[in-house]
Amino acid sequence: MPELPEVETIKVSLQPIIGARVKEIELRRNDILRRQEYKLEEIEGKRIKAVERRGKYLSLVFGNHRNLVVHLGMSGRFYLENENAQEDKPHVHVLIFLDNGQRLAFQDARRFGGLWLLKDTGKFFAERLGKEPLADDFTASYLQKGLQGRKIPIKAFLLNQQPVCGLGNIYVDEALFAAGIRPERPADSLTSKEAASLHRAIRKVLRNSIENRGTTFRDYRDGFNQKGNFQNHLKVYGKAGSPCPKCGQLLQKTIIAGRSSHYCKNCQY
DNA sequence: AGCTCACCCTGGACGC
DNA sequence: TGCGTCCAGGGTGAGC
Repeated sequence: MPELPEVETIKVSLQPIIGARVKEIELRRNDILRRQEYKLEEIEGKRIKAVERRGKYLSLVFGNHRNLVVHLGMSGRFYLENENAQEDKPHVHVLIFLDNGQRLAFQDARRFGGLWLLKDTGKFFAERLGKEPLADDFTASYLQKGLQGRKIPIKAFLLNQQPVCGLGNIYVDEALFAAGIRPERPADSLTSKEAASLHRAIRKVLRNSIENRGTTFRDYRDGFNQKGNFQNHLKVYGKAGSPCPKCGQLLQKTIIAGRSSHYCKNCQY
């Protein structure tokens, strides 16, 4: 489940391909292209000018209004390998051959992910994504204002990418645990102190995960097809029935907003 | 407008 | 061993 830290890790590991030129693109499944504002062949011969991240989206920027936007869904991988690497992996839907002897592979077993060929990413992101949680303009005050009047569980609020983007099931559970807030609490029931605590917890959890190259629960791999390490630092996600790392009581699991939610009934109120 | 929920998909875990 | 069933979830859109 690639969330912000995983996509950020991929972005960083792909910086070395900036300046490389696309030789050829092999598209094996048409339905992996979610939107085509230009033809795929138009980026053949073009240089990669930047590799960027916005929320859980990754963008290859070619300039002249040509962007290749990637979302990894929950089982997607996007990684570099030698252009002559043995081709024995299942579910590789797109191969992008570069002029540096490498190729980029988009592999996605469950196909919740996809590619967008966009002339302008600004509008695309603006209508889907809210503030970047690690940016300066994501403040405690901004979060607190967003919570006002919202009756949905705080978990559902944080999973929505519109107020703040990049969080998914793992980091929402971890941040709520760090802040001592139960996931089912109505968003507008948080005090300003709790909102500030949650704001700090979100940024801390994301930064810690990025330092550990993200969480590999099952499918996630970075831009070099390597696992992350943050799964070894998770406090509650996937640990129902295990003792709480703070108090020792057994961690709970319940369904909120249609997602499995892990928490400590003793440490979270 | 705000909110809930079904749906898409496949591999792995689990039960018998 | 093998088969069937269930579960995981990001984003979208239908429906209340």
